Amino acid sequence: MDETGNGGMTEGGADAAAILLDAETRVHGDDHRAELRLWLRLLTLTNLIESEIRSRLRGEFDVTLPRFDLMAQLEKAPKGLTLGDLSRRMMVSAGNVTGLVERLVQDGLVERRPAPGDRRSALVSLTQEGRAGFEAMAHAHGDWIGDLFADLSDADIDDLMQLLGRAKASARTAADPTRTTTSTDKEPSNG
Amino acid sequence: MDETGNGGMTEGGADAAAILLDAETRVHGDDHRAELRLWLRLLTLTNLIESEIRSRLRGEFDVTLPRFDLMAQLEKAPKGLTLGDLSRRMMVSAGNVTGLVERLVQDGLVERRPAPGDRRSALVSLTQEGRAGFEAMAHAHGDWIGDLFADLSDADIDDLMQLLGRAKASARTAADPTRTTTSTDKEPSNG
DNA sequence: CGCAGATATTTTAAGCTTAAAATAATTCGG
DNA sequence: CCGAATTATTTTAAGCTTAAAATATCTGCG
Repeated sequence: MDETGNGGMTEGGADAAAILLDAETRVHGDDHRAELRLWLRLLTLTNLIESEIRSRLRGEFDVTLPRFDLMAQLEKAPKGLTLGDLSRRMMVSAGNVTGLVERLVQDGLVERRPAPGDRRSALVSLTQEGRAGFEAMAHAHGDWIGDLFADLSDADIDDLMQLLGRAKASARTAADPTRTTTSTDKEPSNG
Repeated sequence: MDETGNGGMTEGGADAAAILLDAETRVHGDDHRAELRLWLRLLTLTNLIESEIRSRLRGEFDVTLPRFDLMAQLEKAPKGLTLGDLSRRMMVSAGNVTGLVERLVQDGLVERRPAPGDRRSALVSLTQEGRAGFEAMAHAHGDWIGDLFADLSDADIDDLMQLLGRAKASARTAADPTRTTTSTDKEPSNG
């Protein structure tokens, strides 16, 4: 649980010298400097873009990012979704969805009705106004993202997709050891 | 994701038909598909890591990410920082810092005292307990980040740093047109 | 049928976050 | 020295977020 982080694993049959060297580098040098810098940069970039998007959505459409995300889910499902569906697709808690839908209903952008056949559930869908509004927002949103990445070449984008995919796989493995290697790599709603 | 995923790219060189097709796809298809997918992937990865870190900080140290970030800033400035310093370095609002410091003081991890020479300001610094606690957290945090990126090669990390740097420059330009190209690229606190 | 366990949703308590308004203190030009 | 502008911080109002507890309903098994 402490220090070297290596639970005294001696397996692998290497000779004594190699083991000592390994122990030495761990003690003095394995502070994951490169990985920390990478994480910092990743976080900075994401925060930069996300707050720009938030700010523009607020300024030009008077809407928050979570509401935009929720509407994006509904737009893809014309027949409506239950709160549970939304919770799963947006990867947020159920209670969170309850509140978001509540406020969107008040704004007239979304409607709720009892789900046929299950009195516990409600089906949520975009209203006419919500659909029209989302249309405009989605268009602008696409443009903004295009602008924000405008200085990247097509090759840069491809490379990034590749490397981020690799990073995602690495993180998923580390975050949830029970996952079976290559499941269908879902991405959440977005912003 | 979905479908072909290829936004009608006509790469390769070409005859009139290809050019027309390209124009056609632009008119009807320039919806920044590739950039949107990149953004989605970036966001997914960041959220995945961030929520993993939050969860571990909460589970193992009973501390939130913002509090950890604030303490990290203080750790780097043994003489203490004003609330304004913290707000700038963490890139969050002043009101936000007021509340975070308040709660950290209650927990005994941080202390406030009037700033000498300016009665408007307060200096914030880590308590003994706060410093010791942060030490342990920072160590674990480094290990976690190392684990999460464990499957990336050194080359992958270098490439990512490079490409993310480029993306950051692009986003900054688009987000704030007044910026003069290459200023000192600050990264915020982190988690 | 009737109930135990699973599901769908809401409620609650706590904390994070921001923008904007309100306070308080400092600085600077006259 | 004085008052206007600036700077540091707090307060307020609103919304997002989660985990955990509480409700309500459904499903399947005996």
